[in-house]
Amino acid sequence: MTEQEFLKNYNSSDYEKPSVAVDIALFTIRDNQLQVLLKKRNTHPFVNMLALPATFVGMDETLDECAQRALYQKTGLQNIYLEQLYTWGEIDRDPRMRIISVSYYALVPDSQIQLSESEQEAKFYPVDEIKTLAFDHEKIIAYGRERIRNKINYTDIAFSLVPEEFTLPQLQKIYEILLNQKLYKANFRKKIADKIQPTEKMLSGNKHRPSRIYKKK
Amino acid sequence: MTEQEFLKNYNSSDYEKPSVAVDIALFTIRDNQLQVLLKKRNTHPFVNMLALPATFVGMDETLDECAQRALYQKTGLQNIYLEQLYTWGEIDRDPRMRIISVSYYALVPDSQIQLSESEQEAKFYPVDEIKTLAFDHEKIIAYGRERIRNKINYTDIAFSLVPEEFTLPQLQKIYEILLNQKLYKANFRKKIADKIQPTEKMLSGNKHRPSRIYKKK
DNA sequence: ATACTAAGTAGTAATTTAATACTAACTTAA
DNA sequence: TTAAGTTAGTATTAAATTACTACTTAGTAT
Repeated sequence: MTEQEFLKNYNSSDYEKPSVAVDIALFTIRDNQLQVLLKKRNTHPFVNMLALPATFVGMDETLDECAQRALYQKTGLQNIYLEQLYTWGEIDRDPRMRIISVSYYALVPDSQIQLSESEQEAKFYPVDEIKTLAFDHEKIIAYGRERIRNKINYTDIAFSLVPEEFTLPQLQKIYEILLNQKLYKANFRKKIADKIQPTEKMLSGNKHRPSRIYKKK
Repeated sequence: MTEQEFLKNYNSSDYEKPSVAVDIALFTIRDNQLQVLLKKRNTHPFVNMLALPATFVGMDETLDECAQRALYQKTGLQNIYLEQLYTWGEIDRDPRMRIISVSYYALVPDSQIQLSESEQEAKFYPVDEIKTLAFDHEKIIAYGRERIRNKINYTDIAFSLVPEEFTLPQLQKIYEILLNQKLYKANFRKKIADKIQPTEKMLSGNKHRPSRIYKKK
């Protein structure tokens, strides 16, 4: 049998298949807290409960494309940090049917968020104050938070949570919130020194010495 | 509409679905090299090329269960370190049809490997010597290797690659191979001191001073 | 016995992290 | 207009970790 013949005879609908969905945990830091985007469900199952934005995977899109599409449709956001997290395959995680969920997490600076009218239902909630969510979405958020906490030490993902121009106290605060610990100012600055470049601008207006504004190198 | 009614009316076969498979990268360290289990394919597509062990996900098993089953069926191994790696969703990664692959990686001590007759076709190949593989399996292996390299620094996964009883030179060699760098003996020992416990046994037979045998604490 | 080899330990220099304290530059209120 | 309050930013030092060298130890081989 040649490869041609083989492929022609292959019938992919011979076996029952699970559905595949993408769930997205969009994180930001607002009011000095890690927050995540949630929306109240208006259909069964878990009607009226908060859930992560989600969508089914189309046959004509990759998983990354699907995640980007979902994020864009639900928030209007494009070109923000987006990374696959974990794939959840418990049999009864959705009471309708077998759904395998590929979860993603995304990071966006608070300043960049502009939810339009139609997206008003979706809101950010402080991760620490979240109680029960639909499906296994609490686990997804916890897993995402853990991933961020690990990756912040050996990648630049923290910069995805500040605007293009930022001060060092702002950046340090991001690290402190994600790591959940206080850092030493001088040491922090030494550590990130090679990743940033100063601008001529200063941020004043507070009742204390203004801080210099930096950009990512 | 109540939840009961909703679920009854819900028809999950309304939409076309991708297939979902699990691919497994089983790593070991043999001959001072990181090696991975591969098997020559005997069907289309990619016939006669080397590929990772894989299986389709059954409707009655979770992803983790599926991975465990695949591993057991292909190698007879049970109760070894197994962790989900990444889910691959390129549209044309399989020419037969849309297949989403949830990849796992597993770690086993070389000493524990006993491939039976029927599994003879599957063999370990040094990761550094692998050329072209079927599907996107090279990417999976590279991703797995990277995950291990990161996780070895903040978890105990290295112990999954040595037998229950091991010497410190053996353990250090595992770290050096995975990190691809030489480590300092004294420092290494300080670092892992709280994770190990000495036994009374020594490993001799080499033409030099014998080394003490340790266990994981 | 002596040489050879890797195991294991000691010690020290260099670097990083922990901690404290200071000076600088703004706002506010006396 | 001056002093107090506040945070920005720098300096300094102690403690801990990592980098590196060198030694002692306990086997095997000749």
